[in-house]
Amino acid sequence: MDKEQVAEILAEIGTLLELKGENPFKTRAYVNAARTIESLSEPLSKIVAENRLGEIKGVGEALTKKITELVTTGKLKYYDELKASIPPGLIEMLEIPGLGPKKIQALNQKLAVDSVEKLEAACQAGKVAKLDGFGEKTQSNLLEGIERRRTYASKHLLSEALRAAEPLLDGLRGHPDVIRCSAAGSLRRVKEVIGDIDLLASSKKPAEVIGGFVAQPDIIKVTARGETKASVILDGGIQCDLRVVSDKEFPFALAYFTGSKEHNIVMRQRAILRGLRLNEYGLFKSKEETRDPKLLVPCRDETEIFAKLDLPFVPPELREDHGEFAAGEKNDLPRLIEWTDLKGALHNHSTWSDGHNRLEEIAEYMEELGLAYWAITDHSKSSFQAKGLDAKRVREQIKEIKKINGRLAERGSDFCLLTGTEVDILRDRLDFNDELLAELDVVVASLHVPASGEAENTKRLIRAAENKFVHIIGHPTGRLLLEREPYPVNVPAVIDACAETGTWIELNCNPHRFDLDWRLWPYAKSRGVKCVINPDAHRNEHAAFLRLGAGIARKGWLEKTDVVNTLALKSLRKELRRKHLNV
DNA sequence: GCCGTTTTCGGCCCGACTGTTTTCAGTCG
Repeated sequence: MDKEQVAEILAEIGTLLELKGENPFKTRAYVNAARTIESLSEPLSKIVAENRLGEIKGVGEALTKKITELVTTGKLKYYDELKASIPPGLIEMLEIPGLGPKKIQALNQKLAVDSVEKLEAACQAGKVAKLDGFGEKTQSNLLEGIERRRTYASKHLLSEALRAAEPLLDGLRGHPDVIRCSAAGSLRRVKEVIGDIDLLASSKKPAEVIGGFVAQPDIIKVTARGETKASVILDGGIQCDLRVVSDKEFPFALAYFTGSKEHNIVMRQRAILRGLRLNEYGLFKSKEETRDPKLLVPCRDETEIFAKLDLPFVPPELREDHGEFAAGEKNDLPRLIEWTDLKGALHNHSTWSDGHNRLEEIAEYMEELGLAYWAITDHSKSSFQAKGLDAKRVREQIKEIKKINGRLAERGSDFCLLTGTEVDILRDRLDFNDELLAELDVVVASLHVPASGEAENTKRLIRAAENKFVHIIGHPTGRLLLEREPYPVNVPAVIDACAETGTWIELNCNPHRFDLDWRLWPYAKSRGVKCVINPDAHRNEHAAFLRLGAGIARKGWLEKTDVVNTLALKSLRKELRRKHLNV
């Protein structure tokens, strides 16, 4: 059993224990261990074989035994028994807002409710309101939560959340009583999938700000409204929370609400170690709970808070407790890529296959954006559903692109289109022969029809990387966020093959994909594998994905020098030719 | 369940809001 599977089971044990009403710290121990195991950089089987589990922070005697059992036998008796003792419907009930372990236990014991369906029936029959600790309001809120869950997804793509948040932020910026405001939470950390939108504002008149906020259009329900905090449901089902603090508190609140939760826990611990106390209102010279301004360590911005805890500024994208503290202490945090570093893109489509814009339109639009190059990599012939090109059409397209580039050069433009293909990785070969691939500027190889087995998919991707005319492995796992799981593939093995062959890996920045996942880029980087941030554009407006892609690349700790399409055209051409000489 | 420059036991990050309470538990982030 590999580390992802082990981590999944440990996390599930955490959830099950929570439902059983176990000590929350015990619950957390499992969840923490799951996170740690998941982000290990060496194979779990090796650590187990060498008896080194105990050296991992957060893994003690009991977890060592359980993890060893999982890794060596693929099973865990404790987990099987725990799982059998809890109705599976209870886990699902946790997803309903307002329901936690205690309430679920009460419902289960007193009303024999063990599924969302039975809960709904019990609410409709008015039984829930009669329970101790419940009431009419709770009952109707539960019904509403069940209904909303049916209607809307609880997770949203980053792009959708940004689109929903922008007008709200504009509203705050335009409010006369708002001094500073910002997005916080997972949106500010640039997670690929967002649960809810967190906004923060500073003001001398918080009530006015809250009042203005809940009165905005596109809000379909106000679920909570206090003096400093409001929660609303937006049209489309996204929840949005606003907190309003004083301007002095703003940096502390921003750090706090940006999270992640795991990052914050370490920050608080660092404060405690220094005899300080950190919360959303400030950093205090105190070991006790306090908000005494006399004890406040003033900080004008987040940088100063980090400095007081002996750290350089940690960019929001890195605040996942994925190594930012260790790196920060060594002053070794990366200088992250900026989206404005990007000079073009190397995986895009046109009307020649399934894109929406003609070559001329694309050239004009991308030149206007100030980009230096844009590769046209239409589908190859096996992708017939996407009107894939055969060899003859590819050669016609090369001629057409050269004509367009000729016209661009004539009028003194520095912009140019690059020729290319997104060649299908087939069962036993690529969709085009080497002779044709050699004629193209850019070759992206993508797996569109995966096999069911991990070994087979891994083999196909590695074989593609070993082809000296393939520059880039496109969307390496094929995932569609919130829609389709990645196909089974041993990504580290593919990364290793790319390292050996000098093949680049795509960060496909279509917001449905963000593939390769940001969590895997630190490993790729450690192997010296370069990233290409590609929008996989099917229409001109998709060029905007580049900005999101740079955000995800930042989340993967990537710097400008790690990303190929930050290169100027001349250097890029040199790098593209290098692969031909490599293998 | 983990952990130790106050500790091998007794802590473990901390505050707002809601609803059901008449002083607080549960949930959430």
